[in-house]
Amino acid sequence: MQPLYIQNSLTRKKERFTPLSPPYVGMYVCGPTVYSNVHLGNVRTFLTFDIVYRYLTFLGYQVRYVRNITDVGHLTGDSDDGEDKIGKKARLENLEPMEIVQKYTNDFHDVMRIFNMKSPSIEPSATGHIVEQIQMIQDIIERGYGYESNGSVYFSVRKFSEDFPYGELSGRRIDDLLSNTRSLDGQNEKNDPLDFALWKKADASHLMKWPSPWSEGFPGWHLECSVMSTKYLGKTFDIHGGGMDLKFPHHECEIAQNIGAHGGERPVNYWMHGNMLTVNGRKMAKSEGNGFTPDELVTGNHPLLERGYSPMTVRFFMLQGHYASTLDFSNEALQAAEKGLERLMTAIVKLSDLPLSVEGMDDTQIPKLMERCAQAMGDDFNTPILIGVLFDGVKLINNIVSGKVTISAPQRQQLQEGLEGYVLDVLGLEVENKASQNGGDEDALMGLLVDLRGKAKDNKDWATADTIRDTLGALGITIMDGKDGSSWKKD
RNA sequence: GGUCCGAUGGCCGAGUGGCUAGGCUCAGCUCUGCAAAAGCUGCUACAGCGGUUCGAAUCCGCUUCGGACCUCCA
Repeated sequence: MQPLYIQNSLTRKKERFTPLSPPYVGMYVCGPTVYSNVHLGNVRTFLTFDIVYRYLTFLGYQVRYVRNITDVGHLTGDSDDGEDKIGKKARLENLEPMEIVQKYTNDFHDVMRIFNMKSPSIEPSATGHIVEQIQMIQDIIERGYGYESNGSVYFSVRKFSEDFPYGELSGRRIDDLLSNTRSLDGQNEKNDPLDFALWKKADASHLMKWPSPWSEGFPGWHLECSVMSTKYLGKTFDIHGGGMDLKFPHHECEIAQNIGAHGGERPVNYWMHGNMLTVNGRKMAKSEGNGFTPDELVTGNHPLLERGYSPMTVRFFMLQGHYASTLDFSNEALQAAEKGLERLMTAIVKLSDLPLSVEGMDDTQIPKLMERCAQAMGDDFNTPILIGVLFDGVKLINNIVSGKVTISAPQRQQLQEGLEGYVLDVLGLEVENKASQNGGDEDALMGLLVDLRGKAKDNKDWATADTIRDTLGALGITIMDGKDGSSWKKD
């Protein structure tokens, strides 16, 4: 199997990927909190792990991909005395919390679909795992790392850090955290400012609450991921992904909870973090007010957008940057990506009817190209490099079309399977608006027009030929004249 | 204030101690009835200052600017 190297956030090193029990791979990715529409920044993170999932599958691994839906427990302001985001939204919109959850879950799925993201193997929700969460809290308490306080349960970071390292993932040292925290006396139920909630007692106005041994309440935000990853992937699994902004405190707390409940085993072998999408150099975030939804993106209906862009353009744009780097959004960059994608996909479409010759090219050429593709992806999913190599493939295809290079039948099959594998399967790019929706009729009509224009051209009747071309152009159909007649495409 | 990361040509964005990234843009050329497409060629790079080295955009230090997370304040 192709070697794969992954930049591990935990060790801060690029490591050879070795699954716990090949060919199976377990991967957990933190999903959305469904209290509002996802924005483009969220899409980037899910795209990153869509690529990871696709490539692992491409390599032949059998991947169980778990991506949760957070439908309770994520508090506003991320502080422990905040309000539940979904409960708050439900009150504002005068809906049942579960209506909110359903509405934005549907929206999320729609978005994933238009961006051609693969569905996860399991998509569990936090509210579907309340029983397991209560159980895990009990395990943590039994091991001495959790305590009850006024109906709520907290995780004792200080106690935990006496037995296990805390802060490894985020590079935070507990002494620094402590010395930087001014202790607030009284007020707080927590023994220590660093402690985080495992279970919160709900007050009377709280909409989402469940019975528990401690109080009627709801689970803390960090708990669900620990519980669901353990349930579906085991106490130790291969890959855990999420956005960079979840590294601390969310993922750090997750590790502590897992170890706190199950003992000293590290729960995750490879941690991966996707970087942020920025706008004018700043993180795209709801709180910044600089986010826009995929719908606004497609329609262009947003102050930041000069016009609309197709989902595949955006997908390609994002893949031209490495997932671990910040990526800056701009109209210019989107427009450049649009053209680049067009050139790439046009070449891919041409693959199946490349003119063959007996001779063909040097037999090592195509395998070399494919090898470079594999190298790129094997090096921490380097999609920008892969795309660079794919454009060499585009050049090759165009050279074959123009007759500068020849290709034999077996070579064509090799090239087609290879390139389509990377473009369609690994990168998940699909041809947009290409296939005529009304099938044969349109092809036949266009064939007629192209023929008529060809006749006019033969007669040097340029006026007629140009009228046909210009009229079709106005309808969004481009006529392209080649050496052996004309072809057409829809914009 | 703490921790960490980044600064690449008109735009976006890779990358390695010495060997073309790539896409888009722009200019010229080839092809073409013209155009488009395609091909070829060219174009302004590695924030600044030091240091290590035969050689650094790539390693080290400092400076400036920017970002993320946390904290604090409000």
